[in-house]
Amino acid sequence: MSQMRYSCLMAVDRDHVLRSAAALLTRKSTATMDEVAKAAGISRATLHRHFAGRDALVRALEALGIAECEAALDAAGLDDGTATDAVRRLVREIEPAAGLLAFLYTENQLFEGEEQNAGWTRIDDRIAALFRRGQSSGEFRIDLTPAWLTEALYGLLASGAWLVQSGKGAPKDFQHMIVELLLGGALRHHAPRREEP
Amino acid sequence: MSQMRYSCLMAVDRDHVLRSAAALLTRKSTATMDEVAKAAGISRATLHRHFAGRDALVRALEALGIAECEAALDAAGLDDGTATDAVRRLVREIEPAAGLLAFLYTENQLFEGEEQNAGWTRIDDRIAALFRRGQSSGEFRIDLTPAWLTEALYGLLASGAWLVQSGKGAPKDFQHMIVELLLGGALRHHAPRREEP
DNA sequence: CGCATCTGAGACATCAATGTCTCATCCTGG
DNA sequence: CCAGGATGAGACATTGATGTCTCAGATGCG
Repeated sequence: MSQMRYSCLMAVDRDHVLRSAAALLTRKSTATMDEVAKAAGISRATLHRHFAGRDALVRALEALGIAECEAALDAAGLDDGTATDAVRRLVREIEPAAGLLAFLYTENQLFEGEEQNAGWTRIDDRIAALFRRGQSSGEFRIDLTPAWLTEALYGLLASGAWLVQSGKGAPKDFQHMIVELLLGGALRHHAPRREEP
Repeated sequence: MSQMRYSCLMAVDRDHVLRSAAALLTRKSTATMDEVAKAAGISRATLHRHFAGRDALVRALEALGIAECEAALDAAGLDDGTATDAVRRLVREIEPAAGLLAFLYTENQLFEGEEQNAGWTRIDDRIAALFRRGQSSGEFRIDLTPAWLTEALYGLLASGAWLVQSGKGAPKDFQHMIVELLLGGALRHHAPRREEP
């Protein structure tokens, strides 16, 4: 009874704490538990009541990032229309999570261990499948592997988030920057493509 | 006299320690001073005789990364020939330093403070100038800013280093992967470029 | 109001990494 | 051979973050 109400309230607060932590750690990845607590407007004691420790907090953020990522993948409808358009939709849907993903991307702790969260593998596979579909349909070039295109997308998302974060780029350009570079590259299409000896 | 011999020997050893540390921290960025010392084949005491502390070590690695980067920029001859070819040469020259750069790129400690090493600004400016030259010559599209192309290059270098590191990509493909994606993008050039509403 | 629960503040112990120091040993040039 | 500098091993104190605990006050609800 009161137990149920308890868990409900906790869930709400927990989500708020999680998002505050994500916002802070995105800017300052070395922030201390004190700072995380202050950023969420709670005390360190309460923070520990939600997350057993820093490790648990990071793991929870990882789960949040995976969930948002998979939600973006679902919302983008990767199997619909051309792969090109699907990539555009994917980047647009994933943009709100880009900052969090950039943080997780640099949190090597998550990947140094033996087993990493299976969620990343699922996401990798879905994105790689999208690029593979584009290659099969003839839209994408085949000399760049799906694994590389996937990894490159992560890198560009992180770079884009960082550029916006630092004020050297406008948030409104985020999708355009990433999609255009990823799909079209820096060259103008009529430009001569000279090989180097 | 013996002071001179001293500093000479130290310089050699120091460089060896620095490169060992770079190799280790590239793989495990949270490595402890003990591990760094063991990786270099020296004791922790000797490590401290070379670098006052972890912070000094990271700063030295930063200086090394900047030096290697600027050396690559020099070797690439960014002002010669087409900007396209200059980018190819740049990526080729910078490849050996990519792992170290990826480590420094995620070492937020270096950028969170007030003043960051002016070397990065110099490097940013030189690379951005290259992209700007390519835009002026008509080689590169102008809707992607030089600042973004520069940041994207860093991101792709880090992604490429990570892909090779994890064994999901071959070292021999490094230059090709990065240059082709950065310049040409994922689309085949004759593919239709549809806009999304 | 009275009870239960949650919270904030802070004290406290713990723990890992770090920085410092000493001393025995090794090596090398003279 | 021998003296001086460099090294390795380890003891030791320090430090900063972390995890745990207590207790008083706030909040909410019947």
